[in-house]
Amino acid sequence: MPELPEVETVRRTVSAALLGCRAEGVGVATVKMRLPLDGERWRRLVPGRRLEALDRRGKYLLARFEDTGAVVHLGMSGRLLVAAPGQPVLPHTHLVVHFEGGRELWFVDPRRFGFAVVMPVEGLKAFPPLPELGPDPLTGDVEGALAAAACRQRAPVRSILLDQRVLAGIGNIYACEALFRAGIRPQRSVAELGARRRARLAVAVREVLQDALAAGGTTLADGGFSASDGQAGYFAVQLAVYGREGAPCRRCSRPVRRQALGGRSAYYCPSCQR
DNA sequence: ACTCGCCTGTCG
DNA sequence: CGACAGGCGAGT
Repeated sequence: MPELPEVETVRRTVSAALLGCRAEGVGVATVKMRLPLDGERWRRLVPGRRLEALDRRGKYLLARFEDTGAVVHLGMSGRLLVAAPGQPVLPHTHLVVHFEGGRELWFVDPRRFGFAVVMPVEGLKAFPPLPELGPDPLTGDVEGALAAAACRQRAPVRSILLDQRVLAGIGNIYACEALFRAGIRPQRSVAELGARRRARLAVAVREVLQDALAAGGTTLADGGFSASDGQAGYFAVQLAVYGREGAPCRRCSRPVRRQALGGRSAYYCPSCQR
């Protein structure tokens, strides 16, 4: 589910609701996650501390509870929801942080590809793979990152965009959408693009992420994503190719094609994208 | 540079 | 029932 615009939307809504609030207790339903959800550590390191900061690196959320740090990744189906006291928890709620005043922060993740880990705050920056992540496409040098990748990479450009060490935060939806906006086929290699089309792609990446963020992210038909206040994102209506196999291209009306690339579906318009 | 596995859920 | 799903990392 969550790529940069969705994670940033979550960061903003959780921050608005809980920044400065003191955690009073933690509830953990122990299940096997991608990384173990260690209830004992959460109960030892978080209660009694105020949530002082909630930052984002790519798709990772970094929380600071005074001298305690936490890293949350939402995987494919993870959500962070702010709930009123006593609200019945959703299925697959693995972690509940109780804040002063009664509000709760839920970590819900049906598929359990996400994780939520705590550590002393000094350990946050070094937590793998955070040090390896590339620049943030909203604030960093997208053009430079793509140019650097062009020197050494012969992989399809879609794979380059998904590589979090090149740029941090792009997933399959926005990789496909950025390539459509740039008029580039997903299977092209960055090396063969040339500086001009590379620059066009850099612009497209930034624009599609900004547009999606402005819309509050993409909530697909299954409703699997929402901001932490439950608000759906409405970028889905603007998707040009993602999930639209066989549907008419919004620009030229010819059918959108889907092709497996590196094990994941690439959606593109064979006529608008070369 | 691809394939698979990790999980649950939904859709055809 | 199989195919597929916003991610990622360990294997080839």
